[in-house]
Amino acid sequence: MKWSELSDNWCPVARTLSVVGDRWTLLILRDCYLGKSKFEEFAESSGMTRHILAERLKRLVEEGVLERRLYSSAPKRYDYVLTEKGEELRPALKIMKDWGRKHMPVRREAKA
Amino acid sequence: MKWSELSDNWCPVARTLSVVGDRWTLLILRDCYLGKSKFEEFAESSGMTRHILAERLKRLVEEGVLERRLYSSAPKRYDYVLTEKGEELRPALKIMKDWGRKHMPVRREAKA
DNA sequence: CACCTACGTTTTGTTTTGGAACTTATGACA
DNA sequence: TGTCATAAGTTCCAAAACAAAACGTAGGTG
Repeated sequence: MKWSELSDNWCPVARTLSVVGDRWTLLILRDCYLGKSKFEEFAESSGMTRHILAERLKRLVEEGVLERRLYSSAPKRYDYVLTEKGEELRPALKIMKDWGRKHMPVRREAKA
Repeated sequence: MKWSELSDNWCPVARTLSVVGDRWTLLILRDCYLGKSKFEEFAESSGMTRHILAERLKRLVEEGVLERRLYSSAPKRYDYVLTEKGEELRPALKIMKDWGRKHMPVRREAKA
């Protein structure tokens, strides 16, 4: 089964995962909850490649989780802000944060 | 950045995602919360390939989220059950379930 | 003019995944 | 005894996704 087919699965968890079910997408959401909104901020913070970041942002906008917003008209610059739909996933990330703190101690030197 | 490097990230969300941050892993957990425990059950329910399933189960056991349990000694058969650590992610899946129900309606014909 | 900022896109090579067949060990049936 | 069924994996190869780094674009700055 392919990722794209998950969006019509009978299971609501699977359908959710068809949008946010990969590590990079969830890291973008984490950054949003931390107040970040710009392409360069996401790129630097998460360590993902610009290629993947652009694709994930596009997908999140298509799915209505983020909104692409013009924040400067000359030069034209866009950033990404959470929609209400996107906000409603915040509690899931909160649980992952608490779980990580409790169960996933840092083993080696932390980087960025 | 690679997936493996995520396990030592400063951010607890990232560390959590280094274990459960892909769609198949989370679908395995979903199945566990639904009471499934056997390889064939996971394979059929989630639609993932046996190849990927085997790898993800191994990883979840290594990380202490699942426990590999001998449930038949002749022939030797193993299944997978949630540890307390694994149980503690259940609320995150619950949120994803509710989110999927609310925001991700089934568009085409559902398949198994 | 030359350089900087910021949001991407393109390119190239490596890694991961998907799909299907195969393996191993045992029990059940005839 | 031989053949089939069961269940948990493993192996193989082609296709898709990914990482890394350079390039593009449009306008601001010195």
